[in-house]
This record gives sequence, C-alpha cells and structure tokens, in this order.
Amino acid sequence: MGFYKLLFTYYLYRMTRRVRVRFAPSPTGPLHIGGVRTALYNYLYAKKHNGDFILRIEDTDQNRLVPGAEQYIIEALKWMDIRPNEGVAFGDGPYAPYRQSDRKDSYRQYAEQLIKSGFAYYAFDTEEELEQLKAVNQNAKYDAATRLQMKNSLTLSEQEVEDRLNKKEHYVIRIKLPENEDVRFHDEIRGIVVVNTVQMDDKVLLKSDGMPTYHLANVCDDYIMQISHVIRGEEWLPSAPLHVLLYRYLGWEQVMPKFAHLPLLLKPDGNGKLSKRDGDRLGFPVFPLEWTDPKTHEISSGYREKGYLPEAVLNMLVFLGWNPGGTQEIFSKEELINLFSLEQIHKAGAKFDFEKAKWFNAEYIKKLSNNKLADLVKADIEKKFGHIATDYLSNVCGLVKERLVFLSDLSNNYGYLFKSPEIYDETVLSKVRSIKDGLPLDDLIQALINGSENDTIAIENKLKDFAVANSLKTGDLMKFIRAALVGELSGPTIPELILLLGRETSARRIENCFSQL
RNA sequence: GGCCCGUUCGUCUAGGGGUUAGGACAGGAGAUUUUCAUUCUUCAAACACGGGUUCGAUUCCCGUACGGGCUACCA
Repeated sequence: MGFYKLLFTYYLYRMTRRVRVRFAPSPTGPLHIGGVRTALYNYLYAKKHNGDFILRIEDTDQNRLVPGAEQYIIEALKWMDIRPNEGVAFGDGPYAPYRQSDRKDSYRQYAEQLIKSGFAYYAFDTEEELEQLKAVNQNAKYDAATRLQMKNSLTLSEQEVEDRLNKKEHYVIRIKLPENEDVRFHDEIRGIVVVNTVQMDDKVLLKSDGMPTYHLANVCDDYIMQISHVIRGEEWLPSAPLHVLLYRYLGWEQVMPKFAHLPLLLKPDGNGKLSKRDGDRLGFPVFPLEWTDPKTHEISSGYREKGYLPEAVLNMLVFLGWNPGGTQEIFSKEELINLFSLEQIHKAGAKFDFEKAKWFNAEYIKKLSNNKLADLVKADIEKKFGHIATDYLSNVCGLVKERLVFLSDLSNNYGYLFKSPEIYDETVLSKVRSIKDGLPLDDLIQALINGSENDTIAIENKLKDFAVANSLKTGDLMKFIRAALVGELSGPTIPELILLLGRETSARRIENCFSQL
C-alpha cells in the first residue's frame, strides 16, 4: 500500500509541479538572435503556465568571458521585453546567486558525491597524455575502453591519489560511464531518443581550475533551482543522455526536468547555423542590439539601431520554428502566450528570412498611432533637424507611416518634411524645366497663398483649374510642384504635402526652385 | 569518419490515409494612386527518392539521398 501511495504522490507531484524554466546563456559575446528566440520560447512557456522564468548566467569558462557581454544580454532581454522574473539583474529569488561563477563552491560536493558512489573519478592526465591517446587512434575517447590506460584514481593506488591531491596537483573529475548501456529519454519535441554509452565519453565534470563544466553546473543548478522544463537549442541534444545519467547518479531522476530541444536557426543562404558572420556578409543584423567588440572594436549592427520595433522582431522570431496553425501571422505577445505550446514546435531548422523580418516591421509601424510613432522617432529626427513641434511631427507620421519599413527611414528619406531643399538637384530640375516659359509664377504663388481650401480634394481641383486656365499640362505642373516641395520626383500627394508644410513654406519652395530652373 | 536529429512552393509554414495540398514573404501581371509607397485583384511556385503496409499514401514503416548538430578541462 505504501508503494502505491508513494507512486500516487509522485504522479501528483509531476502533474502539479510548478513550471519553472530558465534561459542560461554564456556571456561569451553578444546574444545572438537565435538565443533571443530560445529566451522567448522559455518566456512564453512560463507565462502560459503561470510559472517562473529565470535568467542564469553560465560563465564557467573563465577564458571565454567577454567584458560587457552579460550586460548586453540583460539589455537585450529588456529591449525585447522578454523579462525574467528571477535571476541576474531581474531580482533575486530563493535560489540566488544566479551567476555560476558566484556558485562555484557549490558544485564540488556533487562531483565528490559521485566519486564516493563510484560514478566518477579523479583524472591526472596531462595535456600531452591526452593528445597521446588521440595520436594512437584518431577516434579514441576517454571511456571504458581506454580509461584503464590513463592516470586516474581507477589506475593509481589509493596512496598515490592521496599524495597527488595533497600536493595540489592539477586534476579533473570525470564521470564514469557504463560500458554499454542504452540511455533513453523523452524529448517533448522529438519523442524518445536513445543513445548508447559506447558513443559517449567520460566527460569532465569538474575542471582543474575548480570550475564545473557546463554539464555538471547545468544539472546541479537545474535541480537546485527546481527547473521543470529545459528548453534549449538542438546543439544540446547529443549531450542530453549525459545529463540524464547525471540526474540518475546524483539520485535526482524523479525530479529530472522535461527536455525540449529546439530546432536551430539556419543561414538564409547556403548551409549551417546562423552566425555572426552571416549578418555582416548579407547585410542584416543577427543581434538585437548593436555591439562593439571590446577587443577589435568591430561593430555588429543591431535590430534596435537599424530601426526595428521590438514587438516586430519578437513576432518574426516566434514563427521561426513554431506555428499555432491557421493563417494569422500578426500576434500580440498576450495572444502568443495564450497559444504557445511545445507540441507545435517544429523539428527541422528554419532558415532566417530577412525580407520577412522587414515585412513584419512595416506592418507593426503601420499599426502604431501617429503620436506613438512620433514619440519613437523624435530623438532621431531632432538629432538631425533640430527641434520639431510635436504636433507637426505627429502629422508627418500620419502622412508617411505606411511608407516606412524602418523607423530610421523617416529621418533618412523624408528630410524635406523638416528642412527646405536649398539647392535642387540638376537631374530633377532637368525633368521639370519645360514648364519654365509657360508658368506664370506670381499667379501660382498668389493662388496658393490666398487659398483657404483645407481639404486635399479642393486643393487638387484648384491646381487642376490653374493648369487649364494657363494652358499647362496638369502632369507637368504637378511634377514641378513636387520637385519644388520635395526635391525629388516621388513622395506623398501634392495636396497632402501643401497642407502639411503650410502655404507659406510651400510657396517659398516653389519660388526657390523656379529661380533655379 | 562515428553517433544523434531532421526533410511540404525560392523562404517561413498549414494540413494530414481519399484535399483543386491552404496562407504569408519574396517574384510576375494588372487596377487604384497625376509620381512613389500603400491598398486591392491576379499568376507562377512544393509533399526529396526508392521500396513496403493499404482498396488508396504527401500523410504510417523501412531504406537511400540530402541537410543539420555533436564528437574539448567551450558552452
């Protein structure tokens, strides 16, 4: 009876277990857009189940630390509004600290526990000796077949091991894998995965500098922090069996988190996973924020600086590897939280499509209110053109909103809405010069300034009438006015432009342009 | 090389034992716009291949090919 009660309690526990997921990046550089997606999926899953989303910094490789990388990760998550509710920089929960280097001392006991229970051992091999192993046989691994030829606590006498440890000789702790055993586990996305231990090797758990490797630190922290689901990139799938064994040998298998290995983000062209280089090569960002390499000072562009809305990036990203079914593509974060599920995550990698990213951004800009858009571009505009009245900027936004792909397009392509063209471009002038002899400039200016029409149709009609009355082709007149107002031959409709710029300003531009014909 | 994972239009994907295999991006054509952009209409475009199972397979199974990942005292 006791057994069944235990079993029941166990299942009840599994069923009611609080969802706790984590995003655990390594601060070895700027957070890649694929990493952002991993964070996003974790976030959505946590929110969907009213669980916790934790940020844990995995900085166990002291050699690869990059200054500023941790701060970058935090800023990127904030910009994307993918906020952990627990973890580094987001408020300590019950399991602080959340930076693995700050938890360094906590891992050794588990490695030693494994030694005591016979699932791990000390290894004293030098770099040369390890190279030697490979030299003999390219495919040789540190495993059941070879470990008895190596210098470790399985081959050395107890006394010698003791001596070496006392002398503070460099050593690592390695897991001792069974020789030939199928390790099987369930992946929420891929189903049952089986790997035999002959394919694996005795991975280092504790490094000679006293730091744990990813495998140990990850398993210990996930256990201690009561992580319920490990949602991470597919690159971890091959080492998942090792982690399963670690949970088992540490006696934690009953509370082992569920695994979900995400498909990778692939290069838009060619093959392989998306990397930093691809962005530089193809001219689109692979990072959420701009990043300057502290060593080389090389700058990598970011979505934020490029003029993307974080909501658009998020919406674009969520569909690279997941789809709720149906044909809707624009979703708010709340809708995504509602719809998200692990079952609908794909198995195959997704090629990153920059054109689609642009489309999402344009859609999100179009949805913005004029005031909100004005708010977002104000700093950029004023940096370039000086102070601009808020009302005016808001009107500008209303006029050009549907023509923008990036926020930065406004200051880059519509400068004439903030500053009059002074010297007109000859290629533009040459296309409207034919009007010079037949246009009564003063009459046009008078008609414009004295007009009181305040809707676009009335202005358009007035200009058309003016053309007819002066035997001008409407098209020629319009083209000239556009050139004068804009400095180019494309843009919003002329009545809209006149209304926005004002009659005085428009008249001055026309006079100025005419004088240059 | 070995192991693991995968494969629907160019790309992201929906679907799923019987469908005209649907949508979106990009591309073509057209309409609207005096221009450009938007918007609208429209066209083209896919189940990797070979075997099974089945009355029937793009869907299930097995192979092959191809792609991806891993193979460190990196994560």
